[in-house]
Amino acid sequence: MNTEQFISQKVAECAKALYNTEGAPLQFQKTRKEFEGDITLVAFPLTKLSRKSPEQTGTEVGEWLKANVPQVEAFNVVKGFLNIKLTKDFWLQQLSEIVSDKSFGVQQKGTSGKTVMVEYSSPNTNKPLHLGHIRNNLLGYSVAQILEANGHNVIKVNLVNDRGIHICKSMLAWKKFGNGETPQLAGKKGDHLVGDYYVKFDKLYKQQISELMATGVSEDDAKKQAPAIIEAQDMLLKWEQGDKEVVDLWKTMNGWVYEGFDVTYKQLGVSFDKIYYESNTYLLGKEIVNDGLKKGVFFKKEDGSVWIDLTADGLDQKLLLRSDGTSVYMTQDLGTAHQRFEEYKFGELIYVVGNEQNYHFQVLKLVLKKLGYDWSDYIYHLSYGMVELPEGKMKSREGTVVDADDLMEGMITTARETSQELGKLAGIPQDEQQQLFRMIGLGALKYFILKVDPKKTMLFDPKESIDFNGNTGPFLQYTHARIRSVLRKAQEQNLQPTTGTAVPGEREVELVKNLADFPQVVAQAGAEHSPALIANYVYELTKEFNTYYHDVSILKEENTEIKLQRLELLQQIGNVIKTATGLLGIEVPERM
RNA sequence: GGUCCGGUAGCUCAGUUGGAUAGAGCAACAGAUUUCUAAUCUGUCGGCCAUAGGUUCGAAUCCUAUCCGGAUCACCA
Repeated sequence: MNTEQFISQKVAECAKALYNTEGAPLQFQKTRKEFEGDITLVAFPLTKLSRKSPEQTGTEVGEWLKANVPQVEAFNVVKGFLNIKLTKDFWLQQLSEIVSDKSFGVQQKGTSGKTVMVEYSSPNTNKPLHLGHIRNNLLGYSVAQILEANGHNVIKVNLVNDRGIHICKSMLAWKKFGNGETPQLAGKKGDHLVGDYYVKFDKLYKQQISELMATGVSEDDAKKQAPAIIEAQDMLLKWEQGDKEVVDLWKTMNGWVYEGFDVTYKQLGVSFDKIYYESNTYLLGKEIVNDGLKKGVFFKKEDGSVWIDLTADGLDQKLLLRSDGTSVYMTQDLGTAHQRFEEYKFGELIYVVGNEQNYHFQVLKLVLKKLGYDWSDYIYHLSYGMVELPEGKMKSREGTVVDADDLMEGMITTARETSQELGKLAGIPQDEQQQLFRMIGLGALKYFILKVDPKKTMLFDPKESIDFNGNTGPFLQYTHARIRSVLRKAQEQNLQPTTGTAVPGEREVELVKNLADFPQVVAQAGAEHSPALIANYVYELTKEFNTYYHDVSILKEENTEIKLQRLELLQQIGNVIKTATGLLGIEVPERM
């Protein structure tokens, strides 16, 4: 039981005794540092029951608690805030509960009985992953970890957009200029190679457009008439007809891309339980549309296209099926959602997709609801904002994309350079050093991105992101390494951490308080799909610990009982840092 | 133009269901070291919480309007 639950129960008893009411409005908050106490009751809401001033009410409740609850050591009332101080024994008890819980703060996967599907990443196969995908992948993976820690049965899925005109563009350029080039021959990752041909297509296409415009053709017409685009469209048609040559090339080039993606995903540390390919799902959903037509939820225009009118809901009319009977994006998403629900009966379906698709998901949910699918309420669009760079906005159209592989490599390099400048890690073997540089570089990147509220547009500065001071991933990693180092030394001296019965000091109580919050933070982060909550929590804990560590000795402490108790506390803090950063997908080293 | 999201220190960001004097980090400045790992810690400086009204014991937080920035409103995905 956490502190708030405990004290809340006691105050409820108090309210019953004093005011003879059940379900009194109780509002708690952490006691601010400038006041004495551990937890604070806001007295204002209770004044309606007590019919007294906030100060009098607070005092009244405080006196009752002090008289009736042995764990309450003292209280004070400041301007209608009742600050309650709990006994050291209470905190000692909390610590021993934390210690006895082997997987403190984390539920075992599947114990909640709820199935949650998280779709994230969802790349196109015509170019490598970029900075925007990094935010997507980190968010998706972390949210999945957090939900799993809440005991849900989490299924991570990736929906790969492997078909369409964009792939045909790469394929066409490869046919024109490739001369049989392969990733092996070029010595290049497959996704990068295919991306290069996409760029080549774009160059050719633009050149043809300007040539046409020079002969007096309008820009719009030129875009439609350029031979390159006509060829690409022709290729798409052939693909849909199952033309063997086109399909074979498509398979080959997509294969290259997947090999490349696998490397990137592995480096990022993300994974999937199931991968869906759009080439298999793009025809889904037509039955649902027909069903909607029968029910009269949708309507057909003269040209045969199918629409839904959402103007009554403040939205527009939305196309669901083209006049030629083919699917659009929405049709497909209706189909996959339906298929997934039939298959898994999920209690929640989370789409990690950029905020440029907010409207799409609003419509998706609404359409499903109008069709009578109750589970449309289980859909949650985890929307995130763009990642900007100091030099300007990161948009693929503007050609300033930061490639995901390059970025990660750059982070690792910076970690290496900084370590060497500071003369760290000298006594550590080469291969372990390599591992550490990777851990630090990626930890910096992940923490920097995940600590920001997803829906906000954020600024990522590669130069400043590896700052080993302050609110950063490396700071957490370093703190963990120090804790482990002290514990190793203790082990050498045959010291076994234990909670014991020594009365903890104020500093220790402060840390136990922080630790005891962890399960609640995990629960809240799960409910709000928010890795940022975890990040903020673990940073606060780490900071608190660092000040403590700086001026309290542990191994030099002469009282053995206190020493062992501090070691125990140390161990638990290390464990929580490791667990919490794990929820963010950040690895934490034993030494660095 | 309609809809959605954002605007908090010079910079990057926190700020719980409305709660006490709005917080961190970076940067700047001033300190602390024979370390249990100083990649650390302490202190100072820094604010019309975009603006104006409203709701109430109490507003960065809720409501209304306005300003600024972004996204979106395709027979693209």
